[in-house]
Amino acid sequence: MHIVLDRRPDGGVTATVLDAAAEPVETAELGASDLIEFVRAREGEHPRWVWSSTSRWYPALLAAGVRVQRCVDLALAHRILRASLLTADSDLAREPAGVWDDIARLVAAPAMESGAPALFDVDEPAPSVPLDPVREFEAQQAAVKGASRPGALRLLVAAESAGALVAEEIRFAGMPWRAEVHDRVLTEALGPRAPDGRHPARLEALAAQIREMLNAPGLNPDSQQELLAALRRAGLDVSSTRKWELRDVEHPVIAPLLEYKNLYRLFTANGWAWLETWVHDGRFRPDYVVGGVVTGRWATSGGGALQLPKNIRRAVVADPGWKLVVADAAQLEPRVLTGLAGDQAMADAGRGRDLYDSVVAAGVVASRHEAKVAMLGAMYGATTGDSARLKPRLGRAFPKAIALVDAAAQQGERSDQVMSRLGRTSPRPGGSWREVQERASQPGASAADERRARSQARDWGRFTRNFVVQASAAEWALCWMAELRLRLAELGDGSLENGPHLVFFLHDEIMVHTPEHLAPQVERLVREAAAQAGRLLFGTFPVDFPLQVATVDTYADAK
DNA sequence: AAGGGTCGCGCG
DNA sequence: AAAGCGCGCGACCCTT
Repeated sequence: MHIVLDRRPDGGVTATVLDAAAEPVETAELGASDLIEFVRAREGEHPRWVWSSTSRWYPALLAAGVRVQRCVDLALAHRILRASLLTADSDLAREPAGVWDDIARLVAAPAMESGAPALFDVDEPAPSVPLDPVREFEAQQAAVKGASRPGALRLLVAAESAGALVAEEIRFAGMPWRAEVHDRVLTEALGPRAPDGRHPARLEALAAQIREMLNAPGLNPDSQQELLAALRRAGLDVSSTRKWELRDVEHPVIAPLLEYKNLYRLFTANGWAWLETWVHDGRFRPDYVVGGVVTGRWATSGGGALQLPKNIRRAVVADPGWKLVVADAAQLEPRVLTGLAGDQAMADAGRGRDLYDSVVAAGVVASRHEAKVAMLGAMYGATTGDSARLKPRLGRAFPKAIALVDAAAQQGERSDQVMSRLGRTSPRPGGSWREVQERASQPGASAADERRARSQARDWGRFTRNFVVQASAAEWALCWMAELRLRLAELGDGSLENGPHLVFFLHDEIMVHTPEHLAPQVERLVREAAAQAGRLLFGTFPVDFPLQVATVDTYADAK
């Protein structure tokens, strides 16, 4: 059963109940204040709630203590189905751009500064263009039904929508964050906080030391230009101020300079200003953008939740009587590639052990490190260095897997689109890309034109090579979270306040905040959900997705 | 002063 | 050792 919710111009809501055949069987006209109770009452039947955008509808329900099991996020689904090669012949894909494309773009855009209500106004319908979510839902259903692999798209839409529920629940619950621990980390590293956002003592002392050693009294070490000039004036042969270039230079200024850069980064990116902006009432609330990356990975908008540096993870501490269960999927992308390619040899290598270790044990390369760089290089399209040199050995050991990514690269170079496991489709290259290719194919093209076109084609090939793996891995992670979310709700009383719930997600890693006594069961559910995600994507093909799972008090202890 | 481009670095 | 994929973000710096 589906229930489609539509906001009326008067602020009320029209709820349309669809039966299993997607025929409308009931309509309820709700006043603005009736929605919460309606959803609460009907959720017991576990319908799939169909709404324009989860970020538009769900926060108010969560605030009122109402969770839902399932939804269809029409905006997210619209974007997937409009772009997928699997639905390219559908009416949905062929219709001109409309209001649903606007909404899809808005929910993917960075959130406005606090207070700007853009996201929450998106489906206040302009009088001339009503949203008509029932019609949109029917168009989406028809597109999926007419596709060559409807099951894959159905799963993708369900997983993406479940992800949207998770993102809102994480924002609502927040990641437990102890401001005083964070402050202690900062003070230990930087010295006490200085007034007015000025640099703290430790940074100032290092800056003074750098100026003296470079004999550059007025130097601002935060300015790359000034710093590079000062380094060169002091006789250092460097072409940039990057730390990996500086690291190999012999000079007494290098050590204090690298420490300065490290502390400066901590101060500017995750210092006291960040703490005051993003942590309130003991919670950090990440601003996730579901499907914000072309590959379907999540992005963030503000707060930098996907870049939390290791050195401040000590501040993430479970509440008293609670624990954090932190899990990450080991070598997720190569294992997803294994499933995509149906590469039996690679599946065998990864079964029950570290994939890279068994590549070494099989005599393919000499060390775990080599196995890892070779694998990453194969998936990223390395052209130089150890990674490119070792790739042929991987190709002999795992021919099907390597052939799959090589084929994806060739398709991209031809400007063909590629697809994830479930049908998410890579974008077409932009207009300037095609112009460059066009110019190079003209009779009068110069050698430079041809070189540029070839190089650009290879760039796009590396993108599509990686797309098939990264996008499919993102789908695995969505399925993992979707399965886990439902299991966790059953374990507790269903509420976010009292029961185990997700508080963080990072591509191949999740964190659950749970009452301590439930932690062992949470660990078990995390593993079950991972196994189920593998089955959803790859059926009976025997590829393992082992996890590293840890029950800890602080995130810093998870690895 | 505001906006955009570039650099550098954090994460997977 | 530091390039080969995907990002966000803050600072500097230049243009308007």
